[in-house]
Amino acid sequence: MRDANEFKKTKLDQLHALCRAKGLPLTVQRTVIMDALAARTDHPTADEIYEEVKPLLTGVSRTTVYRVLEAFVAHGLVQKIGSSAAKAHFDADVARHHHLECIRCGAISDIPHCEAYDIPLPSSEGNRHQVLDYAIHFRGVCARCRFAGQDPPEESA
Amino acid sequence: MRDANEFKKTKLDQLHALCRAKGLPLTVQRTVIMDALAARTDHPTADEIYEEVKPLLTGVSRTTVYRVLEAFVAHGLVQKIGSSAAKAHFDADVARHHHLECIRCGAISDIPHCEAYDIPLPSSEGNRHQVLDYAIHFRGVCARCRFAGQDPPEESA
DNA sequence: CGCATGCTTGGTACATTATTGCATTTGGTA
DNA sequence: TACCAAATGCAATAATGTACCAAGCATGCG
Repeated sequence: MRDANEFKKTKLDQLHALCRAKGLPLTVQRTVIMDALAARTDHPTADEIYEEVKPLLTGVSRTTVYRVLEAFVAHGLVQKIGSSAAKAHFDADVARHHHLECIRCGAISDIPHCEAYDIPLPSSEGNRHQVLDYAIHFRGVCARCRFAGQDPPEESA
Repeated sequence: MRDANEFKKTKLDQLHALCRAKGLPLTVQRTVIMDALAARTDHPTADEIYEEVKPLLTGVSRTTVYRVLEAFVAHGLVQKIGSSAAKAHFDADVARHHHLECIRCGAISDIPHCEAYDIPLPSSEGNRHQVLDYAIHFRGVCARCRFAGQDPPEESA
């Protein structure tokens, strides 16, 4: 289990370094939004982050949250995760790791790493697409939902 | 490579069987939408399907396309795929298989099956989440984009 | 074959999520 | 402190998805 405070500090440092390197202003908004995102182990949507930082950044606009998160993604500080619900989720952890999407509540949680998930990347040889990275998208029932109700029906292929 | 016509026929038969079994009306809309989706190897959004069936189903409403696709998903005839863009993509192939999302154009394409991608499903033992299935989400450059422009920069971990 | 029934459809309105344009403010630097 | 570039806030707009209800159609029965 990674240390939450250390991780957050690392991300804030990265943000700081990035702004320095590219001559971008290190605004309060960017700091607080990164802080909020890095503190979470779930993978919030832009609006969820907005709700979270609203009390901390009085008068912050939803647009800014969307824009800042997109900027983080563009600079590789944060990754955007797709889910079957039509919303973008954000993840401050850009290292290769895998996710579980709950079929009940739609929440996305991290799956602890396991060597069995290390698969070879398809090579770019030949004349096809080029693969750069991958993430495994598990589908199932999250711990919270599993113990909140009865077990789900067996998968019927 | 699966035979396109045969696959389409199978899906239409499945639709037919499902409606029979559940006493649901087999409407032209459902037939044409399934036909359109099963004919495609890419993974269109609801609106893309809507554009495609509009000429075939004069007067069809966007609502119906969304509703029918959701119904297919609910009955397990079709799966919904998430992408980092905030839109739902639909796939008539519900067997376990993997996808490539193009970082240039956002298109989602199938990745041919490979045994190396067969990973063990995390067991439900212990007191955690329960995993039912998985799909590998590859990230890279699709064949079309790769040969339309210069190669992408190397991944900087 | 024609009718009754229930589910589906079309259409509008609405909700949610995300993006754009522009005036103002702020962070960074000298 | 003052300047400048970039970010922010705000409002409007786009894109995507959902709810509601009257009208239509598929299915099954007489």
